[in-house]
Amino acid sequence: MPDHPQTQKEQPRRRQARGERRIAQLLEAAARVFCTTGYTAASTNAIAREAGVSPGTLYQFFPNKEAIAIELGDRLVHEMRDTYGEALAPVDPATPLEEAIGAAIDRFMAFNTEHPVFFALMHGPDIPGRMAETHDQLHTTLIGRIEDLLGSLMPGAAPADVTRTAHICLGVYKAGLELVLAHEGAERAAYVQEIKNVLVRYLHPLVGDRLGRG
Amino acid sequence: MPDHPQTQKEQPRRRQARGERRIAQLLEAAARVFCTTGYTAASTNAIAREAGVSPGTLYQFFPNKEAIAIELGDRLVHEMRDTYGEALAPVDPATPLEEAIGAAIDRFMAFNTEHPVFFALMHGPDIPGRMAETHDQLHTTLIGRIEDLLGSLMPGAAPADVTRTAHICLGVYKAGLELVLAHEGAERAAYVQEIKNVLVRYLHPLVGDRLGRG
Amino acid sequence: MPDHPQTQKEQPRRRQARGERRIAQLLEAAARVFCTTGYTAASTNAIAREAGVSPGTLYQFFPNKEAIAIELGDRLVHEMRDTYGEALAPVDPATPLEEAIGAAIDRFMAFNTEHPVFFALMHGPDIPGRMAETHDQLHTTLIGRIEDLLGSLMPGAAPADVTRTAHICLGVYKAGLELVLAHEGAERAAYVQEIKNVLVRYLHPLVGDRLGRG
Amino acid sequence: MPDHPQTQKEQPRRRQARGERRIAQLLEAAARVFCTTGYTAASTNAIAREAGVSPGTLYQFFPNKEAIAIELGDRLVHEMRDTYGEALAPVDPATPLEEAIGAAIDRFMAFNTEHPVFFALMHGPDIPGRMAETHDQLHTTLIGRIEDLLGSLMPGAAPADVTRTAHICLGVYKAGLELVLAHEGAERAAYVQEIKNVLVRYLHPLVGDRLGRG
DNA sequence: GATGAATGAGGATTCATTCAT
DNA sequence: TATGAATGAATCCTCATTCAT
Repeated sequence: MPDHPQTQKEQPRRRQARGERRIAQLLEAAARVFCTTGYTAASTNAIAREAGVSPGTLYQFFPNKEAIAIELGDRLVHEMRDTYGEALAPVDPATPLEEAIGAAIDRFMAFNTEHPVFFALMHGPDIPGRMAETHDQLHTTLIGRIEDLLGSLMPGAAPADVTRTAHICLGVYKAGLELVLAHEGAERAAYVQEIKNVLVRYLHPLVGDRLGRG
Repeated sequence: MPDHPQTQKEQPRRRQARGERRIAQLLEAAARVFCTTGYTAASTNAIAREAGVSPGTLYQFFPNKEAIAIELGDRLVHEMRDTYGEALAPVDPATPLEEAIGAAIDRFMAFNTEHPVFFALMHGPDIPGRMAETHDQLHTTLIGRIEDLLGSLMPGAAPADVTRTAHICLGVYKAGLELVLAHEGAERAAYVQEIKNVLVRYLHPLVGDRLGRG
Repeated sequence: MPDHPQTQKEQPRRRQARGERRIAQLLEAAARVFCTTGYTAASTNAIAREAGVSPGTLYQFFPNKEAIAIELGDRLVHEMRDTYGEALAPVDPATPLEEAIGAAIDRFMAFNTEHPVFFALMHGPDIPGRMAETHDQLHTTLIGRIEDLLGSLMPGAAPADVTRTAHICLGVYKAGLELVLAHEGAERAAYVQEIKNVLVRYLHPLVGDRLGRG
Repeated sequence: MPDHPQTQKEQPRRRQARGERRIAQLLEAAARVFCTTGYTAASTNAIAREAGVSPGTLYQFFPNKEAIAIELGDRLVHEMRDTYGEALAPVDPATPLEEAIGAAIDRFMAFNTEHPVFFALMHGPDIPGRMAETHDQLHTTLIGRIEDLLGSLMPGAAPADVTRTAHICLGVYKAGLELVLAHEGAERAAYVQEIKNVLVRYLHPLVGDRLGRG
């Protein structure tokens, strides 16, 4: 289990409490700024200002903007894990697909609504294939978790197929999330439902007979 | 009759042939730069450089970066229309859904593969709901065309539902496009197929009985 | 009597009628732009646009921005002369000073109110002593005319004193004009009156006994 | 107690000594550039260059050119106050008007000769009525001080009249300053004397009997 | 650790002027 | 003549990052 800041080697093993507080403070500020302006347009100076510290202080803890986003993503993933358990969703084979996916989406959506930064961090690359490290890391993690989930749903499938399906699912989810966040109230709920529909119907034929509803 | 308008109103400028050529040249350069660096990171200076002209020349034809993107999107949409006709896809009620969607996706994908800028221009907003005008315009156009298509497929549906469905479809398509463009060869083909699967299965229950398979 | 465009030598002696019209058109446009944005901020492109011609056309008639202003000033001075006669004001020795100055100011003010460009062109230099050619020319002309007027009022005075007094008078007038143009209605009238007061009281002791009121 | 304000509110930045020095340095450079090229033509890059720092440094301390001018004007006003006391001139009712004004002008002139930037900052607007904030601020301050002075000289006058008179006086002074700075030696002195004459004679009838000469 | 100063290349945009057509 | 295209240096300003204190 590699420790969070992958980018800079040889960081003093245990950070001081004050340092941890600073880091948290900076990450919260970064989250706010990312949400407000988007990742690309966010400036490190703005983050420092938002955190109430000087730019120099920021760079004492993070080597660059990317690292902030990575750490932020990391922590979000951890929090998600802490909240929802190791697997994205428990996959009791008896659970109907609809229910399983519905629950998973609900959890994800709840999490994303509570942590709107997530969207900014997941936001796809400007150029297909070339992802910023930030997104890459978060992306890889998410794909892994979805693969885990799908693996248990598609027991016989080839790994490549599972991976591809995972990518599709994540893509659909991200696209849906954008739509959900862009709406409110009943319309938002309707979009959530549509995402579920898309995924359920897409996965239906892929997951063997277990999804038998009745 | 050379009118001499005293006010600063923008009159339909008479352009010279050279100007038209320059515009085409600039748009091509912009397309290349947008593809290389993404829309946000693209700089007007870089576009001018790529086009082999001075920054001033660029601004003789476009008031800013946004305008370039809008014009580029406009031209692409027109070209798409010229190539594939007014409706996104001909909707002969006899055509099975699978075939109709398959054809539509194939066309779209062909177009997008041939014009990779499209991806850069369609790329969603960094902040949900807040779209740059560029994307907004292109987005609106695309949504409209999908609504047209869906309208004929879902005759009884409420307009709001059609709109929502259109957004979902476009979202899925964009997500899929990103994946398609990120891969090559067989894997790319596999992704294309998956997109089709997603959409067909999603729309299946929505389009009445006409989608009768056999 | 050197013809107007001093800057470029060897212009075809007689300009075509079309050319004259163009020049008038350009000068009117320039006047409008100078009034709107001030001389410094006015761009030749803006003037051309306002005149409804291309930049190239503008440069066919004027070698640069300065020349436009100079010609404009020249024409204004000529018009002023045409309207009010060679001397700034007729100096009937019998006329009381108050009346003479009052009349002169009224004329000037009327002219300046009718031709607001005048202010823009008269506007002092940004750096004391270093005047743009434009203003220099206009300034010199005006000073000359005021000297003429003062000469008849201060018969025994040394030329240097007359010149100095002329500068003071013009300075006061310009300052006053700014205030007058910045106000309207009764307040404007009050400012006009104050300018008269300033000048009358200033000149009173200088102009011998003739100004005896009665 | 280093407060860490999360919002982007501008808190009173704690400046370091170095920063204060830089600010002084920049203001001096700005003064030099304003004197050389005038306010409008002065560029922030030129100021930074003159100060021997990079453009970025300038913007660390001032958000734009205007702010530099405002701060510069502010400091000058303060220095003036420190040097000459709160009232523009002490108005002992026993002092003859001539003396009072003579002293005031001498002080002002001395100050302006020593700080030639003042002229650049006071320089009127290119378009009557529309003043840059810089000048507006400085102007308002000066008008206020002149009003104070005049108020004691014209006890019975209506406020509007005092204000108008103050504007006239300032206008005359500015016009005179331009002339004074444009000349040297005896001629300069002569111009100073003329300004005094203008103002004394203008104010004479306005200030009751106190101005009794003998 | 923390601060704020410093950097300087690079961003979008403008403009007086020239030139080919 | 007239046009509009072309120029390119100059404008203001930003930002990730480093450094002295």
